[in-house]
Amino acid sequence: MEPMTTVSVDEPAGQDRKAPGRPRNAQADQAIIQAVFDLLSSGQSADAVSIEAVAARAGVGKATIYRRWPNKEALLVDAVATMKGPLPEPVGESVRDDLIMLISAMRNKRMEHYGKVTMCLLPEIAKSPEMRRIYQGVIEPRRDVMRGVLRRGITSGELRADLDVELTLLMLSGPTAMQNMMHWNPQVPDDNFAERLVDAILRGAGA
Amino acid sequence: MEPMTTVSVDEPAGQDRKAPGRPRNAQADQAIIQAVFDLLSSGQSADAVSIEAVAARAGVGKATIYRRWPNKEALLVDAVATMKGPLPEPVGESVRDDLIMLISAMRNKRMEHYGKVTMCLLPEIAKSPEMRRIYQGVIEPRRDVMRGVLRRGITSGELRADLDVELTLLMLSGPTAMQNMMHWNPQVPDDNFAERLVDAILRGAGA
DNA sequence: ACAATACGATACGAGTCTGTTCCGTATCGA
DNA sequence: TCGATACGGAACAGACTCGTATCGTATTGT
Repeated sequence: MEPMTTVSVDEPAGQDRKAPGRPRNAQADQAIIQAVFDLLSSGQSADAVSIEAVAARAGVGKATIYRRWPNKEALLVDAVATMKGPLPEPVGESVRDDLIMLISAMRNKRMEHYGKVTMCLLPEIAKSPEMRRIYQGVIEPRRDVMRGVLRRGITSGELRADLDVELTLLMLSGPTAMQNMMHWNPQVPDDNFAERLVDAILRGAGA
Repeated sequence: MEPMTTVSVDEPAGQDRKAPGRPRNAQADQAIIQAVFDLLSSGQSADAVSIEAVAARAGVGKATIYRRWPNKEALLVDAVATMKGPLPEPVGESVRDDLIMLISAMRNKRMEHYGKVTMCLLPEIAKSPEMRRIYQGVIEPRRDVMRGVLRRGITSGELRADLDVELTLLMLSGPTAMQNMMHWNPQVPDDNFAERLVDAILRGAGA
């Protein structure tokens, strides 16, 4: 907030910071974040994930965590932010293939793990505006990619001209998210899920 | 762990139980359950809902709660069980109308309140098998009703003969649940949601 | 009147969690 | 070698929660 009156040692672009003393163990950062994911995906609610448990799971001391994050919320926020992987890029040949690829990208091994994590984080997301902002930052770019595919399909004539793009986005991501997070309908098999969902949406249920 | 000498909660057919002493305040039971819902829907995770907070919110003493439920989990289980309202019954004239009615039934004022509650309960449902069993008991009968409507539509010819019923159930309830719980896609308006979703599924997105 | 029970309020013990502080040790630059 | 910092481990105070117990009071049947 207020500027430092003492000699501020704001790090310049140069990475070769003075850094006297022992440098931090970069491995510890990864281990701590990974421990958060492990605990969350093993059925603990976000509230139930204690710093002590994270430290024990990561094999570090509590002080090592508090040296990096000021409190538990900051740690959780950072963990959510790292869920953001590389953006998938549609090929652009066929709308059907692009949609199948995008849905599949939500269901690879990494995301399968994140599904349970996300479910346990939902109360946090509902409660903390900061957390909601971070989470939106993960979701919205991906939704934008899919939105572009649908718009392109409309102009190319592959999709109905009067298609409701936003509703279709919901029809694609909603069932996918519910299955990822909680196997909402256990009767729907995982095999070829993306292909079957996209085809069902494209063709419709009417006779 | 002495046996309860007091009146068991579920009264047998004979209502005029002996009941010496002051009778229980039936209003308190409702107030306690309602307090649980209020706290859950105001962004508290299930773990964060403390008995003391429930007592304060309901305007009762802690002892009044522990006189009715043995522990916190039993209270939450009972709260989830009371989310089960009357089963909606399809009219049976048109599949489209029945589906719209069923989706709308998930989105009335009571369910809108329950959406946030359910989201905050998801970690509990994921963790506790008992809670999951109760929750399934609420969901499954409703899914069965919708399943019946779809099957009838196939035999009547209103729906494609090769329709994947389970996938279609997921396509109906998945987007609805995501919108109810967290307004997953804020761009999709609430007005006529059920009608627009059902029509989109029936007609399909293809040109 | 009297026993029996429920009520709201409060206090309590046992346990857990957060966030801080110290320890002895390990690892860096100078 | 020396100062500075990080490390894992442990202890700690303060706060919170659960579940029980105990107040004084209110409300019932007998």
